[in-house]
Amino acid sequence: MLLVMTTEMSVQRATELCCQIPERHFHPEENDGAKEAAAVFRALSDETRLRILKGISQMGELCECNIVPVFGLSQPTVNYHLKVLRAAGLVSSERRGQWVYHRVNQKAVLGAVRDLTEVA
Amino acid sequence: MLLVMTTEMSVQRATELCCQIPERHFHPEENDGAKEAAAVFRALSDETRLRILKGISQMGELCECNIVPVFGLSQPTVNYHLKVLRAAGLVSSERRGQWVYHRVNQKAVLGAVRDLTEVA
DNA sequence: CGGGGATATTGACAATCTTCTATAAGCTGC
DNA sequence: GCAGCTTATAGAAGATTGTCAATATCCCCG
Repeated sequence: MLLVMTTEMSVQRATELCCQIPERHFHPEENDGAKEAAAVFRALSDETRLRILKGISQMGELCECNIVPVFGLSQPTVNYHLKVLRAAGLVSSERRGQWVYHRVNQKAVLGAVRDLTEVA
Repeated sequence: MLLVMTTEMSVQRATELCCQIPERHFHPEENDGAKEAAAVFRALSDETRLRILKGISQMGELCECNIVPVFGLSQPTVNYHLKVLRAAGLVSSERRGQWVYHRVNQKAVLGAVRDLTEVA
C-alpha cells in the first residue's frame, strides 16, 4: 500500500507519485466503439488497399479486373484486399452479370473520419 | 491480343470485356503517400492504442504510469503501444524528471483525417 | 452443354504483430 | 551510493497478415 500518510510522508511526496494522482485517471468506456474503429483502421492500414480505395473513389466504381493489372499483384491477392475492404464496410460490391463492381461506402469512410477527429 | 476487330467480333463484344476498357484504367502515382498513410492507419488499427490515444486526447497529457493501470496489460505492452504511436508521429513524448508525458500530435491526426477524406 | 472470362476459395509459407517475463536503465531523494 | 519508482529493451511464444499457385465457382454466349 503506497498512499499511507504519516507525519513524515507529506501530501507533497504522495502527489509526486505519478500513478497516484486521481485527477489523472481516465476511464475508457466499456463499449466505446474502439474495437470497431480499430477494425476499420486495420483495413486502411495497407498501402495497396489505400491505393485501391483511392482508385475506386476517383473512378466512381471499378470491377476487380480493372484493378488487378494496375498493381503487380495476383488476382487472388487483389480479391483478398477487396474482401478486407468489404468486411470493414468501406466498400460495397454489386454483381452485374459476369462482373462485380466496387464502390466506396462514403458513410463508412466518414465514420472513420469522425472517429479520428475525436482523438485530435 | 484480344481487341482485334473482325466483322464478326463487334465493338459491342469488345467493350464488354471489362479489362479492356481504357476509360476504366486508373494510375496510382508512384509517390502518392499511400505507404506513409498506411503506416499511420496501422498505428491506429489497434483497440488499445485507440483507447490510449483517446485518453491522452481527453486528458491533454498523460504519462505511462497513468495508462498502465487502466488496461489489463503489462507495463512493457503499454510502453510498446506508446512507441508505435510515437513512431507513427501520432504522439509526442517529453521527459520531465522521472516521467515521460505523452501528448497527441494533432497535426498528424489531422493529416490522417485529410488522407481519409480524400478517398471518401 | 461447353468454352472462356471473371471472381472466389483453399492451403501453404514467410513476415509481422501483440503479448508476456525478465531485466536493464534513468531519475530522485535520502 | 543506495532504494525505489518509472521507463525502456530483449527474447520468446502465439496469433495474424499478405502473398502466391492451384483450383473451384459463377456467368454469358454460341
